[in-house]
Amino acid sequence: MEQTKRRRGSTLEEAIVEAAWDELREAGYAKATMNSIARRAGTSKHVLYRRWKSRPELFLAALRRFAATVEVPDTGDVRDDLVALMGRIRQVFDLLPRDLISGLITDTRDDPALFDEMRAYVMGEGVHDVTRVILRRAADRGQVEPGLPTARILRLPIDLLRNEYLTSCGPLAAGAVTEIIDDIVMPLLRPAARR
Amino acid sequence: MEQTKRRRGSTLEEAIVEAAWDELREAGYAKATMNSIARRAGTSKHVLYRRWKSRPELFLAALRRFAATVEVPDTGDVRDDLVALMGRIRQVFDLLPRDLISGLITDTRDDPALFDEMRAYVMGEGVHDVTRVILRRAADRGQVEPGLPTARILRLPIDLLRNEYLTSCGPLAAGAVTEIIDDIVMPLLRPAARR
DNA sequence: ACGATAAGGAACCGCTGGGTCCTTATATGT
DNA sequence: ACATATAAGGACCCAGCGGTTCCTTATCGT
Repeated sequence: MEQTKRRRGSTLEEAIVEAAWDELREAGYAKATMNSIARRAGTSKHVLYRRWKSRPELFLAALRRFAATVEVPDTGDVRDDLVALMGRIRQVFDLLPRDLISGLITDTRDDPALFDEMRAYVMGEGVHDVTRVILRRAADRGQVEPGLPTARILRLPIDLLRNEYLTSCGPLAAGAVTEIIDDIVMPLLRPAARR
Repeated sequence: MEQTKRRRGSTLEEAIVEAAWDELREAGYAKATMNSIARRAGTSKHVLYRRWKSRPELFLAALRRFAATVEVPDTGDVRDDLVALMGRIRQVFDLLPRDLISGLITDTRDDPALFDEMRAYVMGEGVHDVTRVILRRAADRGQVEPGLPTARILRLPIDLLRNEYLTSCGPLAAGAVTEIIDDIVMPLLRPAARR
């Protein structure tokens, strides 16, 4: 009854973002509503809309908060580095509700600024940097040709993995990561390799 | 006033599907509502729901009706065949509202049967057959190694093009198709080509 | 000519994202 | 210590959504 404790500011904000994330994980993107999030956070929609302009904006905040910081693998071999990186991203994707990515794409389409923000988290812009480091190291080792490959090839691993999540229904096939790396990415990294 | 003409059966059904398609093109996936489609078709939601269980189901019917039949290009060269095929698919994609694909993915997720049907149209299952013919011909010509590449490589062109539509905002970059073919697909088709 | 079928149309349901308004608890400046 | 600005809580409202129900009436097969 006497709920005399009233949270404010960043304390409240963090509680809301956490509630949004939990609701997202438990109910999925489609069913995580502003009402359900407010209820879970023990507050009201009013407070939510004071901080975020719209539903997808709140979800982006929740996603940003839990976006994994991917460290750079360093096994000594390009292929193994890439497999490790992709395996890590796979873990992150496995924590996301299956309709999160497509839902965010749909709901941020009409706001270019929001769409860009979405891309930064969902399209793995941070991951590109990691990939670059891996490839530079490989070039230093002489495993691949010196110089970075095209932007498209850099994006390729994560693009293909995300594609897998968007277009498949159940959990990811076991060999998906190694298939993508071994059958597609690796052959492109040694364009006319002498061996 | 005297709307004494009352359509029935397939006549009405085709009118509805066409209205759904028009509404989809003009308003986009998110804003094409059952109400607006019924209104445009000059009928009521009642009639829509008698034929299709849900909104995405109606959209799939509309998409099926207008799914382009892709003929097999035959230029005499693998690369040109693939560029022609992809260019054609690009044209089809350009006719679709930008949020159609992601919207359908989101809304069919919880019904595996529907999700599969969606994949057949959206993921270009018919296109895989065309790609297979192109590659078989190329093998016969000796342009690529005999035998079909892995399923993943077969899917690769259309997967990458669709990915482009899902993850970009404005119209597609001019060189997207040729980049995908020349930088990624083609190098994979001549695994250790003797030249 | 008639009876089954189904179209038209309206009302209804629970819910959504989004917004308003008022009361009351809290943090802060003095 | 107290006054005041700020913002949380919460109730309520809104138009519109997907989906459903019900009733009237036009059409088709026989």
